[in-house]
Amino acid sequence: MGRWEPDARDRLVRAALDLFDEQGYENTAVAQIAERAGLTKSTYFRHFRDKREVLFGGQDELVELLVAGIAGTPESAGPLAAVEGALVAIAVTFTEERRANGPRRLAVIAANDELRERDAMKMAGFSSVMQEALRRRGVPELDAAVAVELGVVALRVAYGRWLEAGGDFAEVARRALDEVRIVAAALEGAE
Amino acid sequence: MGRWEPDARDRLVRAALDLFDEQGYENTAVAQIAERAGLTKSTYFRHFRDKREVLFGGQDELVELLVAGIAGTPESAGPLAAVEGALVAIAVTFTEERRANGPRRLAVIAANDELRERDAMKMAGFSSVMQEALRRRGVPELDAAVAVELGVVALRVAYGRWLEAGGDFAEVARRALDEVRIVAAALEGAE
DNA sequence: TCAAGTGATGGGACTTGGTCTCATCAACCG
DNA sequence: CGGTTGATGAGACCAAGTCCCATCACTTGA
Repeated sequence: MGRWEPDARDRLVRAALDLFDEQGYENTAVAQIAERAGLTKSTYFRHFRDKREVLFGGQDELVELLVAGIAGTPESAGPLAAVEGALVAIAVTFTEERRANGPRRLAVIAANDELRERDAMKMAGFSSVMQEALRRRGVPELDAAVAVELGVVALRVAYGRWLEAGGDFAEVARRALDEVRIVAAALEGAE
Repeated sequence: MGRWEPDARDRLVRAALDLFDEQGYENTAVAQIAERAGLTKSTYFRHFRDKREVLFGGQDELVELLVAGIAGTPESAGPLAAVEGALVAIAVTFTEERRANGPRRLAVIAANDELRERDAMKMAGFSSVMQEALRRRGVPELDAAVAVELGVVALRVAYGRWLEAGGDFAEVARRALDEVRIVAAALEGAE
């Protein structure tokens, strides 16, 4: 494993975030990101499949944790409990460093359509993986879909609150999902 | 309003769908679509903002209908009822012609990441517009999010069934949403 | 110590998506 | 019949993304 300057990937991520922040995503060329990281365009595309992906690293790890979180919940528990297990399982990835860069990253994504597309796609990917994991436990398709979508709503809420206030993400996520449960139950009564 | 061969936009849509079907989305160049439609690349990009968009026309109309459907539901009704109003409102766009091309279009989209991204983005757009419409009626943010996501699950289910069996989309959507309601209520009991 | 092998990088040609500008041409209007 | 308008054609141009091959740092084995 030959190595020159290590952490090429990290350097690319940092350079990209800085440049996007300074001059906007659209005004930044991939060659420029690579240059600031002391690399070339070729090397950039060896680390990331396209210009957007530099902002969405670590997704594979999240997917694995979500699935493991569902698989690790006792079979006797309902689908919503399994989804809660998934949300708690990804808490290990919500580090302080991630929280520090979170707002900047969110601002960059929100400002650009291409990036919002990729974001929506990632979220849809999470949904789809969790639904499959639930179906493998014998949960009917519609039940799985509803449980997962409620979980995704809770995830969004929890992420926002965690970025603002910090704390243990697992705890924040559990509380958010409880609120979603209550709201979902009340919706029925309101009809 | 000068006109030569009319329906340039429709011709582009048909040419694109045919070509994507025949040789795949990635193996088709925009110039080729334009050529088959008897036009040029320049004209293509005057009708669609990018290569993907040719498969996602009519979204603005859907958004308007969704919002109108929510606004047209009595204030006394709960958020889920308003979402049902939105689903019923878009039924007018589910024509026989759309049903004929639906499976082919779905197959093309499913086979390509870029297109699935655009699809996820469109869906997220629908969610966001409906949530805003609900919040304008005074529905709390979390309630709006939950109601809308349940509605989107119902919409997906209904679309699949309508493609298979046809019939009145409004009716199919209402039934799907009822099932989602039941499932959501049962999820609570299962914990 | 040195030669071969390996993995990451550099470099440049090439295709295509997408933008921009200017010329053209058909219809409409007075 | 001349001017205007709106849609189109033509082509230059830039950046994203792919491919192929050369190169260099480091490792391994004799």
